[in-house]
Amino acid sequence: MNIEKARHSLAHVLAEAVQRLFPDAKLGMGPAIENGFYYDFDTEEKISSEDLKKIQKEMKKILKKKNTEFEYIEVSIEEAISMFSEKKEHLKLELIEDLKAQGEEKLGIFKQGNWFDLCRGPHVEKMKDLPFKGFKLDRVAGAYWKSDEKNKMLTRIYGLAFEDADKLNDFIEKREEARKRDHRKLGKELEIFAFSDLVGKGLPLLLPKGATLRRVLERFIVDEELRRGYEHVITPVLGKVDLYKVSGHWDHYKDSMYNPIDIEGEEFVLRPMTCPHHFEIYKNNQHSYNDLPRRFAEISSLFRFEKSGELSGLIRLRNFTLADAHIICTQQQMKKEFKDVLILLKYIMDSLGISEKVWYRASLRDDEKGKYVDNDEMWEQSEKVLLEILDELGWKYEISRGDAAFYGPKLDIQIQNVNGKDDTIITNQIDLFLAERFQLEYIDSDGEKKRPVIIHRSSVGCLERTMAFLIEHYAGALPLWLSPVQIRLLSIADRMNDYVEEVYEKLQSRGIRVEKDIRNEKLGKKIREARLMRIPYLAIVGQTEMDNKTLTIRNRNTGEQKEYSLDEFIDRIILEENKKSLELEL
RNA sequence: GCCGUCGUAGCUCAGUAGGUAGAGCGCAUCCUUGGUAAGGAUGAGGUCACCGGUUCAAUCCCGGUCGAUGGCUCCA
Repeated sequence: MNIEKARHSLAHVLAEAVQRLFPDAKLGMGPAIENGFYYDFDTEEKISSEDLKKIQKEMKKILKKKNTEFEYIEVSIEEAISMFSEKKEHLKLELIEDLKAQGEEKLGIFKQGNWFDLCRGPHVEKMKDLPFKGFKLDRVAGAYWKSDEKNKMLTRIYGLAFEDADKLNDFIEKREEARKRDHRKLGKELEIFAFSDLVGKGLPLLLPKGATLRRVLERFIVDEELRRGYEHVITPVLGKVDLYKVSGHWDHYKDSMYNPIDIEGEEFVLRPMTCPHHFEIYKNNQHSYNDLPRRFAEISSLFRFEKSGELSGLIRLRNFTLADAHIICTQQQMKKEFKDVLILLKYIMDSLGISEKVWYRASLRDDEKGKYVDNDEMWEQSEKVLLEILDELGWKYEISRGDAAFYGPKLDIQIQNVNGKDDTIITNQIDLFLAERFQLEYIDSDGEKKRPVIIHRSSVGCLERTMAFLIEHYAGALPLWLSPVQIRLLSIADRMNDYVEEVYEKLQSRGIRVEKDIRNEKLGKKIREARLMRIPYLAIVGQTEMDNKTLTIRNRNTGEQKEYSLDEFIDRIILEENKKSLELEL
């Protein structure tokens, strides 16, 4: 079975079924997609998810006429117009006009019985070629006509479709499994973060364990950056509107910024970016070419306006924390600097254990006017350099037009979330534009003032988003070095409490993240609860351990246990942490 | 923001074809001091998201608001 054809054909069957049940529904577009198909309808009568069963039944009725053919005919533009006028299919008529404008003369129509649709195909031959039990209507959603927010919202019905019932059920099961790793679910269960209606949506509260995870990432990256010649700075979350007028954000990025705040007659905004602040740091003094590159880094709290429907757990927020930096260097240094950034990123991905999961995307501009700064020469040059660097490193990447920043092309690192959607985890840009806007300069060897170039880059990305992906990637079972709690001490009976306390203090004093459970409960219960919290190592303390001054260590992943002297355990734990091992080694 | 769905105890959820609610976990107290995924008993805890409307009566029906969620748009 050609599943693509089947999915596309099922979309037509769906459309016919909907029009039988909702005669006023007009046709939009209905393609095959990954895992299934959809069809968009313009309808006054509301179609709700309650109606899906009914529609699916109607589809099965159509499918039962097994010998109905999908018949292809070619018609002239005029014939097509008259056919769809008769059915009052205004959206199809609009498509016909578009095709006409593109110079098409003949149009394809697919007929199934008396019902027909404008379509170039391909389709299966007959109804009996479709998987009667391999499809299922999935959900109702809204979708803008021609994907444009300014257009009318249509009702889209999504269906899943596979070769047979087994494959369909397999997919549904896998999807449910994946959702168990959802960082929003695990974040709650593992006490990582919460939201409060009173604080506001998109504004996360990091609970103690979440704050710990963030601090671990933060310390990791700050230390690493300092080792690699970055200078960490701290700048305010507010800045004058004028600052963003100079940077061009006010023109190109205003829709993503919050309304200005009036302070004694001056207008301030919450910052969506740190770049302008860092440029002002650069301008604090004069620079010689000998001083470049300067690499200003900051763990920066940013505020971006997201429409309420776009918010999603820790992945899309209104306030988040970017591990940000701006490298200001000469033209000649740019390539090396950008390569060094990529090498750092590779190291980070390796350390976090997600190298295998991410892919690279070169985001270039498209031809949409007004979206980017108007300077063709600059764009051509920076896009060329970006691709050169990637080719020189030999990294595989895909090109995405239209995803560039307004001031330059990006190299994005992409990752897939638990719902199968792609997100950017890290982004870097080459910027030949803002140095001019901010009048950044350095004195070159010939004594002349020159413009530096700027690399915008992130390292561990947005801490909150990165945390979300780590939680999903590891299903909550983080490696030791990232775990908010590394060890939990489990006592067997009250008389061990003093020894537990002694061990607890000793581990804590060595910087190990430790918890103790000395409740009056059975060991089995304590183990169960600690396992649900995905704690890497459980240290069981009973009479034997107390007498021998040891701990029995139970490994989260294997369930195996070994007895260690306290000192040996501490040494080995610290070793494992320092190695940033992705496996539990004890 | 828009279209669909959802909102009952701290958490996970049941329930009422309209007569002001229930379980398990958690919490408190007590018994138990138990060696590898839930020991037992008792008890506290809810303006059924919020605001209006219909009704003798609303957690349930209707309208609005807020929040969450699957899409669309957007995006780190």
